[in-house]
Amino acid sequence: MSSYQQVLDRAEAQCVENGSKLTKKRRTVLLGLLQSERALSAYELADYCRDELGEAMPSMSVYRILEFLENEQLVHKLKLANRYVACVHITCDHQHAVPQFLICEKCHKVSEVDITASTMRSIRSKLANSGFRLASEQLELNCVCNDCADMEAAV
Amino acid sequence: MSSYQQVLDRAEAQCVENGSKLTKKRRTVLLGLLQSERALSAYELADYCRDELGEAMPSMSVYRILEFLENEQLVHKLKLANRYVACVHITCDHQHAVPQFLICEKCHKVSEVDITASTMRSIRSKLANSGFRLASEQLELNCVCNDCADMEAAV
DNA sequence: TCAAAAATGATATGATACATCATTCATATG
DNA sequence: CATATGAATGATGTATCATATCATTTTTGA
Repeated sequence: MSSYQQVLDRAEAQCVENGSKLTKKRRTVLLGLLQSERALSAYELADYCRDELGEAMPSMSVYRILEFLENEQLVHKLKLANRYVACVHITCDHQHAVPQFLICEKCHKVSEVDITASTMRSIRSKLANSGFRLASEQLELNCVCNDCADMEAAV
Repeated sequence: MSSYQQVLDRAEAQCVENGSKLTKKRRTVLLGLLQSERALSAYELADYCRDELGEAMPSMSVYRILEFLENEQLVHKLKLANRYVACVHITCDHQHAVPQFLICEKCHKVSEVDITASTMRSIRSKLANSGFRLASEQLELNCVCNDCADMEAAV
């Protein structure tokens, strides 16, 4: 497991390749999302950057930066939770596979796994004559993590 | 295809069975959702009821009524779109299967299909040792309908 | 050096959602 | 029938996610 700084350096290199720039603010936002290890809303992320990383910035900037990072495929937007997560594949060399997100609806913990070919096949076959096509390959599953499920049970 | 009135009567009977009541307001909200044939936000639905059905009501009531209808399984909430749809199975006798929603992210048209056993199997196998469990069986897929896709292409 | 473009800041507002308290309506029981 | 009780609805306020728009700063290239 490489340090966050290494991850950021790698992300920066990737941006340069694409002809874009990972500015200081953008680095901060990405670092916040990496460190938090959760799906955060833009406002939560702004708070995190201010409180934990000592760099305040308006929420509007956070939204803009998240959009940038999404285009660079460094961040994923989870529509199911209205939150954002750092892509776990930033450090990988290989082209990343279709992501499938397991999202805890209680605490917003997220696990990003690769979708299996068999799952995609099943889904595609259902879509074939439906009049719909997938807007994105990204699959989001409404889950509860074991911790939250246990907490629930304890009450 | 039965008329909406028949669907509402059937829904009412179902409520009575469950010891609850489908009041006039609740009927109106459900009718609005049925007639619109789209996924509507609570506010859009309030507007629809006022403009098309001549029965105004505060958005707060719409939210409460939607929650009621959801509990009665007459309505589904789509977290992916922050919208609500009438359940297509209201008129069926058989217990309804696990629903899979195809949601157009442009126009919010929705198709409710049954999930295949093979799809559920694939998904469950991925979840097995993930530390997550499904919060609901309901699967939501981020789609674009052919109409919107064609419109896009035309531009 | 300075104009153009890119990035960020500041402000306002829209949209979804819900908490809370007030009021009205339905219903059962004396 | 009267009325007390609980269910349903109305009214108001606010939290949260998101974006539009214009101003300012920073970077970059001619």
